[in-house]
Amino acid sequence: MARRQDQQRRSSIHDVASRAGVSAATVSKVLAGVTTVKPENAQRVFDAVEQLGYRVDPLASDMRRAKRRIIGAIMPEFESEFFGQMITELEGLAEQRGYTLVAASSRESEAREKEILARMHDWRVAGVVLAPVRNEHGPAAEFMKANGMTGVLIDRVLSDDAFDTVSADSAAASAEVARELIGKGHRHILVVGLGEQAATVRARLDGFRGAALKLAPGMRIDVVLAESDVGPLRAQLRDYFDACEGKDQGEGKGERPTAVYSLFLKGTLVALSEFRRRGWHCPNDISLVGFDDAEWMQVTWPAIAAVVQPVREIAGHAMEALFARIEGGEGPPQARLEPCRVLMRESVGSPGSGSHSGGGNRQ
Amino acid sequence: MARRQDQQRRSSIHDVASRAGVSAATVSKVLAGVTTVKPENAQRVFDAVEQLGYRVDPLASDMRRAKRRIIGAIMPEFESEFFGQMITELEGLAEQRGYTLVAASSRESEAREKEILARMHDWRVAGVVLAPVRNEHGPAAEFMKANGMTGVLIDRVLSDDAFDTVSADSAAASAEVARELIGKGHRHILVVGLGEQAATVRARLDGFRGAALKLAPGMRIDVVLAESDVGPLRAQLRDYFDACEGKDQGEGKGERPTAVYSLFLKGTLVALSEFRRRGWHCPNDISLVGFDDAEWMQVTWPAIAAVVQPVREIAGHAMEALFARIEGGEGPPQARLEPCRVLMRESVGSPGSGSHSGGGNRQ
DNA sequence: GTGAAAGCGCTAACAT
DNA sequence: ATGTTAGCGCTTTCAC
Repeated sequence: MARRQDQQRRSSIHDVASRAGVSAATVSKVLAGVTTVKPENAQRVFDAVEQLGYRVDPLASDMRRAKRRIIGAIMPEFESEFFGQMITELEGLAEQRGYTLVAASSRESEAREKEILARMHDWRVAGVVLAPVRNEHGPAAEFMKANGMTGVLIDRVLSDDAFDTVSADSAAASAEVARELIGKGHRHILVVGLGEQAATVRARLDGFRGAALKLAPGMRIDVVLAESDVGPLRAQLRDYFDACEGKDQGEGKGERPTAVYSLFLKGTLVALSEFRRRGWHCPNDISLVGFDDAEWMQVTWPAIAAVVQPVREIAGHAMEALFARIEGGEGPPQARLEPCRVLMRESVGSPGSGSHSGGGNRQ
Repeated sequence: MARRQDQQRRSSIHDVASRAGVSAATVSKVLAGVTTVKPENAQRVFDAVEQLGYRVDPLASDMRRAKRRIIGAIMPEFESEFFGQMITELEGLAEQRGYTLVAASSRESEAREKEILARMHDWRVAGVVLAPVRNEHGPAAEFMKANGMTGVLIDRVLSDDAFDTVSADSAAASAEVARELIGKGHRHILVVGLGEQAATVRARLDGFRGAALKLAPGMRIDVVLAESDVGPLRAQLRDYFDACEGKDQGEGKGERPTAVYSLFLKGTLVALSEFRRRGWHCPNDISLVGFDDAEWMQVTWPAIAAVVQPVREIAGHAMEALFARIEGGEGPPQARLEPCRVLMRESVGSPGSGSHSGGGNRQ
């Protein structure tokens, strides 16, 4: 058994240099791919590198360069599939370009977001991919601006006058959801959202409402917006449905909406949970569509309809934009919108087609 | 509008020094909390720091020190709640100690795992938290050993002769699952696992089987192990159930297991998916328990019973062990097991209590 | 073509 | 109590 995990000294560029019989400067050049080195010497360097198992210390290297080859990524959380995939994609893309990604979670706190950003600034990161907690006007983006940091804003943003932005085309997707639901005959729909995420909620709500009212002008759209957290939403939703039920005593089917469109993932969970509590089943008792897809949504019974965000595209274009800026790209900030896919699954049906007390939708 | 995102030069320790009328060394001492500095000078330093908005460059600082205040974390993936939470916890704990966490996903590939580790070694990280793809005997752990790196192994590990390990007590949890299922009357249970994750699958399987056969010696336990990926599991499960159905033609209820215990999250999803395909509902047609909990499991209908891993405890003890080693802690490697909670939810019932063709379990 | 020298921003000995 | 010196490991002029 090893006595201890001894950190043996790694060979430095000077070790390579002396072994190859050249100077450290030459080694540096060879490794940087400079072609003006005599082939013979280059070979000796490669051999020495091989023999010593030498690898450049990226930090020491960055120390001397102007910009450090580090990208910072700040996400509101890591627990959801969306941001998990996002980080995975960003990491891969950064790596492809020889950069290291340092990821941090703001845990849905703007204060923490700014702190992390300050730390990344200390690290002199070359650029930052920021998925802000609220929107592009938060203190974090402000900090970036004030300190001349290079960055891209993603997800909960629309556009900005200082940074490029990349996000899902929430409005278009929501319009499609509206078309689908109205096509199925729904004329009374509840939309559930989180007020804090101002930028995207507005876009999604407006996109939905615009399309819906155009197709069915007289229809009713109710909105329940949680202020700042998901906790209260649960109660708000309960109250909302209680009020609905109150209005139609003795009729058996009244002012209750026939479909719910949740503008964010946690809202979908809360809605499902509330349906459970009331013993309502999708799609017979009520239909449900959620913004944001998740793997489990296709294996539950019924499968949950969802808007799928193009994670790869968002990550890809964010990194493209970021590196363009890092490499000195000029020009006004671009606001990109990536199209979503809407997956209509079993949780959506036509109103009145199922019995209010009947069993679930079966094969 | 800002012309461009100009990277204004940040003030260095020398700027602070000259502004405070002292040397850089003194500034360094003051900031490091050395008490032998004249209070008056210390105050001047603090003032200068304040005025210039000076912050230490952590990289330059680490450059000079022996060890770098960076912790590397390597997870098999970031898309699941478990690893997402794990990264969040680890990041917070590292930050608490003034370290930065660099996280990377091995994407379930041992080759990538080793590559990442090599890169972290280049970075001279102070320590690594590695959640290996397979087990503690993979090439990554080998690499760590060979290079004298400091590290802790978590999750898919049992114990190691070179590194501390921290993982969920899979065996105990599985034994509890066995007790619960047998208590409900199940005597024919299918266990679904992923062969690749040798360490934990063994522990979970043995824990389950041991407890089950002790309580109900004559019971039948079938096992379906996917080799290396989740894809094949789908087909294997289908074949397995096809075989079951074949045997009991004309009887209506035969050799089909009455419960399924999935040893990992994806297996639970695949099982649910297969039940869907066959039109089986939990718990009337079959019961289901999965290792690994997820938020959605409590809002679906029925809610899915699951083993909850103690993420915070695992992360906490992993970091504790890691920092103990970083600070020179000696002694043989410790293998820690953290107890899980088993949440029996609606997906588990008693065999035969529901009609095979009836509706779902309702309030 | 190649190497010597000068640092990137910081800290730890060693003087004073 | 403080400053001077000497680097950490690397890259980059700039002479040769």
